[in-house]
Amino acid sequence: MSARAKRSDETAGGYVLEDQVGHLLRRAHQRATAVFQGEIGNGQLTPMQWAALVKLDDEGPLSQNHLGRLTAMDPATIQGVIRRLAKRGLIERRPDTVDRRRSVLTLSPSGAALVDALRANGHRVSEAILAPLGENEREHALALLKRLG
Amino acid sequence: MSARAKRSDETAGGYVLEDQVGHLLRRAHQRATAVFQGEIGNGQLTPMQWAALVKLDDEGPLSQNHLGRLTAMDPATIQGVIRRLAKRGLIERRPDTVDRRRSVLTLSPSGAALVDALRANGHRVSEAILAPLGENEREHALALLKRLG
DNA sequence: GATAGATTGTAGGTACACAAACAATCGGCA
DNA sequence: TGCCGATTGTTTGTGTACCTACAATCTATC
Repeated sequence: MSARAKRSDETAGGYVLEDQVGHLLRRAHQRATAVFQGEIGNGQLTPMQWAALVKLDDEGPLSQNHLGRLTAMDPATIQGVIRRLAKRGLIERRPDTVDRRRSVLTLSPSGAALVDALRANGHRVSEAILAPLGENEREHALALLKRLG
Repeated sequence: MSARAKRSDETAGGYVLEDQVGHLLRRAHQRATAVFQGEIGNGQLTPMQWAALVKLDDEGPLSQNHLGRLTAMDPATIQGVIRRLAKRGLIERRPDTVDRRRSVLTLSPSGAALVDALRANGHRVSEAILAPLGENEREHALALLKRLG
């Protein structure tokens, strides 16, 4: 079937970009990060940086790769995130006394203070992202997304 | 409230990273692109490159920014996608005779052939991404995602 | 027609995201 | 004890993704 033929019957069972899950997920994710930028501390943090800081606050000291697994970032990605956070003094790295491959990550005092100050904003971000949905639909949407992830 | 206090009551209305829409959208999107890599032509194309090629096939010749809007990429992003596709000979660029700011994009013969050959794979990718959901849930999930995007 | 405002494409900079390859180190098992 | 496989963290390379700024060009209005 030629490209030109396809243009005429694309509505009849064809492959329409706007109806593909991948495309919809990408657009929803785009909007989610845009909302985040606007709501969390005036763009001081990216979503990934926020995720790393929150997890470190919740779980306590962790190795870099371990933190990466908890936040769904691969080793190469978490490395850059941590490097930038450490350069800004929000995270501290200490060599692990037991396992000399690892360095242990902890929040610095200013990092911990920042997480405390912005937790509430985190809730507001999630609400703003879900704003297009009604109360009942939100739980359902979260449940479906968990199964897609 | 201190970081340490939060760790104890995080289950009671706290901010849990794994339950935030943004995080779930990111993870679902990650999985979607991973499925795409595996199913579409052995990693010859990225999801964005595929989106650009399909749209160009469906809509016919378009300017770069226009194609970007149809595929939800900003001008700086679509620029790089087009540059790489043109370098591989899948897309051709001709100056617009009417508006000298624009260049008109078209699929090359090999680009059109590639789209034709991979359309069916596109359907398979979407099905694989939606595989964790039952038949009834898929339509619902797509509808919810459209409203979140 | 001149000119202010919008649009098109490009460029530089920062930040994910992942594959592949690597050195250092650890752990289990012969 | 000695070694093999796994893990930790880094680097390089490619590809999004968006911001800002910019020159060229179009359009609307005066």
